[in-house]
Amino acid sequence: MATIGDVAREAGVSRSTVSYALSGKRSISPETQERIRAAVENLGFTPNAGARALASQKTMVLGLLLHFNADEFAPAMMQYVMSVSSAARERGYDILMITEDDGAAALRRVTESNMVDGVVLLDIHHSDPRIEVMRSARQPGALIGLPGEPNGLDVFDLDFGEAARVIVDNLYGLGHRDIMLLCPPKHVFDRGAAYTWRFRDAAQERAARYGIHLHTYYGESRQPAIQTSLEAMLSSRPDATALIVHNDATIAALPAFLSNRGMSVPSDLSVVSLYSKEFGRDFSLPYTAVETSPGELGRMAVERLVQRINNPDQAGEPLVRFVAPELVDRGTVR
Amino acid sequence: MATIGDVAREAGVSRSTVSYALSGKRSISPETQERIRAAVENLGFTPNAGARALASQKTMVLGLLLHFNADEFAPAMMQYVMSVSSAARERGYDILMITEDDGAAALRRVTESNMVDGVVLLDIHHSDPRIEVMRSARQPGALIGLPGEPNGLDVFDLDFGEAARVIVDNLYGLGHRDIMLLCPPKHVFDRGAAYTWRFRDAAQERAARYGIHLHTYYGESRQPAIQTSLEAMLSSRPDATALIVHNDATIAALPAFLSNRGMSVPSDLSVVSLYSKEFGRDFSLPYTAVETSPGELGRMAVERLVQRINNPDQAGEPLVRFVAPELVDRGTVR
DNA sequence: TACACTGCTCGAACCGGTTCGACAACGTTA
DNA sequence: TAACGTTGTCGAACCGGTTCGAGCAGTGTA
Repeated sequence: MATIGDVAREAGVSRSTVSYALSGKRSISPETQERIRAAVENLGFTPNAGARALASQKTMVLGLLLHFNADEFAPAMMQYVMSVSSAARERGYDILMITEDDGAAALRRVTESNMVDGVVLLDIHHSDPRIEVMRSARQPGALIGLPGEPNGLDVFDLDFGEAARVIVDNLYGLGHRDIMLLCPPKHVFDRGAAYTWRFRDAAQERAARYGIHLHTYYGESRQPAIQTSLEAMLSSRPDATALIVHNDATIAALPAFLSNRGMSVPSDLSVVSLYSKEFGRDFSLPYTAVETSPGELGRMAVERLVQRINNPDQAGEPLVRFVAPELVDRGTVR
Repeated sequence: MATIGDVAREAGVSRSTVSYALSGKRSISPETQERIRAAVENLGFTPNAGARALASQKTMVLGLLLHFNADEFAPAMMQYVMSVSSAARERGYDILMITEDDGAAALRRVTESNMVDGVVLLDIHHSDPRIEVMRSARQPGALIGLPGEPNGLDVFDLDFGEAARVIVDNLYGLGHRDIMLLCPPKHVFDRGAAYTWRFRDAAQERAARYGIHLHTYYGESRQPAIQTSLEAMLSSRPDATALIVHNDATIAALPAFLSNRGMSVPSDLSVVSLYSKEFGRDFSLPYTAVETSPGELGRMAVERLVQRINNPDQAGEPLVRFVAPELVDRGTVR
């Protein structure tokens, strides 16, 4: 494998000259530049990433931390992975994907060993042990998901409270007064996934203000329990005219379920949910839904991270930025 | 940040002694070991990954190359990502996930810069430009998917030919003589995804041998075209008694489609497909199907890779290993 | 008593880059 | 003509580990 020393010899210059020619950090005469370029080409020189990281303290790698918990719905998670990955590459960064169960320990490992220049954290919990690790790390971190206490980190998330209000307002305006709300499984709440609380609480608060009957249920994350829980819910509320689904695994299974049950949307029941257009496409979902914007969130997080990496000082105050929920009307509410 | 020099000073020994104590490559007295252990703990020492990679020529990182082409069905791809990722971690490796469009260039970049110790390649095409790059790389590579010419690399794949035979045999045995086969989109064939050929050709060959009418169709990868193409197919073959679906996006959409059309499985139509149990769970798929075993394939690829990394010489001949197709009966064929 | 051997430790070299300070050569300006 | 600034290049130090060869002390053997 060719090293920078080989290039230097071939071009008849010193190693530092080669380095400067390649980085452009000092001016090099056109003739020398050309000789170096030729030597690089000749020898097929590619700088050694480890050596470069060691010397420059930059790895050009971003960490991406996520769980594939049994109760995370992997296809939904995937949207974020894809968007973070491509946003990073556009800015010259590679992605180190970390999926260990013990996220805090893994985060400590990759930050302390200097494997990454920054980290994107997915699937944030209310009191997420990874936050404290990230805060005391050398590298900047960006959270996709709002925790209880951001603790100096940049946060990007959908405004779940506003999403709930948009949905409830919409249903109320159309005359619905008896509504079912299907949330994520109870243990996802208990685990501290704060977006679940924010959505539910805002929906309940809004419904209460309007005097709407809002019946809250907690769904499941796996078949066949999904099916069973849907059965139970629908049977218990024959008078409800609308269903709000905030549950990826359930919404994915809903079309087949309703169809088997002989129910039509929206004639028998109005349905509204939250999911990204990519998710909706993969699962052929026809429902009116709030767009969850994983693409935008991933891009924003990476952008901010790169900004902080390049300007550690003047990147400014930590940011909490919400994406405004946009209700995409697909005609399943009336 | 504490370096190995700081630890050495704190423990009153030389840097090399610390290194040997941590690696265990030479014997160190118990007392010294203890002093070093205490110093490491005290200072919170974690070895710098770049420095270690530079000195030891090992990064403890595996590359994972994949596309998120518009016509790849992301949730199916996800199964492989998850299994490779967890298999790697069990063996002490992190995953560098590379999703660039130009896979060959990206592969060259990460191997030549020595960012990884080995690479897993997903979504292999018949003449995949990445193979030549991988073959001439310093690092070992493992393919998940059989190309036209493995060229010295280890290959792991489902035996798609045998899968087709198992399915056709099964249908034939149950008396089916008029069968529809729904393949991936035509452009996936054209692009050179060899597993599509292997499955289709084996099915056709087998059907011909039995004198079965096998009607081959090419599906779509996106809604609403999926729906339209299904309509067209079913209308064109009212006499067919069975449907074989080798198309992730379509099988995901099939339950809702059939249900909307008022068709019951298996009373109106026998349905058999290929997908992993995780995929089936995510999409609530009820169909009898050949298990595609992404978990096993990922684990096998990583295992082999790690073996080659640790024993560059005596790892033996390149391997082509097929997972035997197992038909999981879910009662949708009769 | 001389010798070999074993167990433990050290210093130095090395991995392959980046970066700083110095300096020669040259053209400008006083 | 002396002083000065610019431009292009070099050598050396450094980043933080690993590894090789050598040495020293203590023990066992001839």
